[in-house]
Amino acid sequence: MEPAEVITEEQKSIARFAKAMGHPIRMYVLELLSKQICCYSGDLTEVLPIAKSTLSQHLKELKDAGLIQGEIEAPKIKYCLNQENWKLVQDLFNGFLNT
Amino acid sequence: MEPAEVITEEQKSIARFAKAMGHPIRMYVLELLSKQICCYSGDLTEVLPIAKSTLSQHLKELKDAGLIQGEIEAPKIKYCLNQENWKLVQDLFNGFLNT
DNA sequence: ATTATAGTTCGTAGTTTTGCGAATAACGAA
DNA sequence: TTCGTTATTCGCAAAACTACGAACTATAAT
Repeated sequence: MEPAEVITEEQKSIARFAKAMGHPIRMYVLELLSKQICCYSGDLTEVLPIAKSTLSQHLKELKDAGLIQGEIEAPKIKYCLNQENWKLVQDLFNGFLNT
Repeated sequence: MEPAEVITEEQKSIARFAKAMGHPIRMYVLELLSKQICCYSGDLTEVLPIAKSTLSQHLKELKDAGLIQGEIEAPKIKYCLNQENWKLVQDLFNGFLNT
């Protein structure tokens, strides 16, 4: 018999998303993408005070969390919000915060 | 001359809150407190599959982030949401997610 | 085929997070 | 005062995070 799981999948899911948002650089990227359709990694490198390799890691984390997606437009990569999951994020956080 | 700061205080602030929400245990506590006025650490220990000392650390993180507050009711401690900051969190996340 | 451009991956280093049990502190009750 | 209850702090270990530069991959252009 399994022990009753007190923590819901929904809570795990929000925590996962929140964790990905839990860094200023990543928040910057997310907010930018929520206001314009897309951006290129190079645009970010020029403006953000971190090394390219570090930015790359942050973008990977956002991608792994399902918050953004990258599309190759050689030799650049175009990043956008992951629209599907973005809706989910909105719903989850709205439900959690505004009830 | 300072380099222009690209990351806003607001983004840092959201990231700080998000980071605190970025763990299933902490999400559980927050959601519980958003649905009932308060709870005691002991209630949580009974139900959550972690050691008391670990829970204590998670509660401390939530407190340090300004999300909850504890009030001594010897020998227990009563935890509630930090109402003031909770409003701020709602506003920040609503602004970020729903615009 | 070579070169230039754009990003990722690797190796490394230091810091932070997560978790536990033992020890400690604070307080009310007997 | 002594004991029981409740929760925090300490010391430790393992894992994850953050960051950098160097090396590498892939593609477009010359």
